[in-house]
Amino acid sequence: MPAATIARSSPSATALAPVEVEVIGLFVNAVKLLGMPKSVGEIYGLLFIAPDPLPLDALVDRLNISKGSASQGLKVLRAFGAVKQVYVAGDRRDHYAAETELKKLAAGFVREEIKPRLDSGADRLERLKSLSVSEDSDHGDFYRSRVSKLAQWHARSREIMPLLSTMLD
Amino acid sequence: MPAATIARSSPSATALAPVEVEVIGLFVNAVKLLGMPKSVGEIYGLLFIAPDPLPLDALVDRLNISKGSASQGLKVLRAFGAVKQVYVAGDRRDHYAAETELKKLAAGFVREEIKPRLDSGADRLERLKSLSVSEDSDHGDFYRSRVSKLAQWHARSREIMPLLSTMLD
DNA sequence: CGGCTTGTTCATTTTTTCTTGAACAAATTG
DNA sequence: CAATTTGTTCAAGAAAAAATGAACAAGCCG
Repeated sequence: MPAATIARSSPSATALAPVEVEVIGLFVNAVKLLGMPKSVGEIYGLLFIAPDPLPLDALVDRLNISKGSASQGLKVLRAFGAVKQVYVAGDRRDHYAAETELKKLAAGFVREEIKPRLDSGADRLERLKSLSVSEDSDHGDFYRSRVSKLAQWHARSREIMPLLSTMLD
Repeated sequence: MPAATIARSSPSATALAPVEVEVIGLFVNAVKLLGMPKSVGEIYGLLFIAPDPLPLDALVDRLNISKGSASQGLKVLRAFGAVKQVYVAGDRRDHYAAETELKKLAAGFVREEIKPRLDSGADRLERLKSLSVSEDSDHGDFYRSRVSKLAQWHARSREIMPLLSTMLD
């Protein structure tokens, strides 16, 4: 083991500038509201404020996160379409730039997070309908009214998604 | 250690009916998407499908959750206006019923979760603007363009909130 | 008042989620 | 093709979030 055991932000990393820190903090916050891990916010934040596309190493170095986190974070961001893969001549590494069209980001979120939930909700609703039609207890009618309310909500939610996209133009 | 260590759903509790289980499951799901604890979904779910207002004990018994969880869960739901306190004659206990107007639920969520975040985002944006105007590095112009994009996003988000309420009528 | 019921709070424990780091695969280069 | 670089995966550890349960407050009833 070498004499100096403490290795704060890795040797060659440039510390984050105040503007960067602030932007990253903002995205960490936002991303938490959306139920995603901090690291995803950090990565997107740094890319957002970076004038040029960055390779994975840069994220690891500058954010002080593990290669694993960076890789997984980018995976998520790619799935959302929140990040563009940019070719950089003479460099074997993948470089990433933030997608900054709000509409695209929202669409990605809807596609990856909301849509699947609504779909599984639809399944559940079907099951509920079956259960409730054959419910002949005292509360049968009440149950059916509740289930129909759920169906209403579900339909309304589906309607709203496309409207959101429209509004974000 | 006593002979029988396993004590499933407390003695006097009526087991959940299939319809109840299904509805609760649905809300647990929904509530997780909104970043809230499972217990909140369970409580709301049970209240939603309950023909009559329920007291805290009923939640504890039927959902098999602790009194603490039930109390805290109700606290959250009250804050959101997702639950109505109902007076029941001759019963000292507070009884709760689910608020089922989608619009009110959405309004509560916006008020409690989204609005505060947007407000704190506004503060952060102010700080960012200060930082970026006095940024005279090579990237000064780029930074400023990014910050102005953030301001755009922020403004747009604020605009959308009221529209959401309108749509949920 | 004194005991009982109802509900809240909060330190602790449990569970869940995130991060790490090391092993691996794949591609590239000399 | 061996060595190196780049990136992914996943088991294990760390951190964060949620649930528990016991202590406590506040009201009520006899």
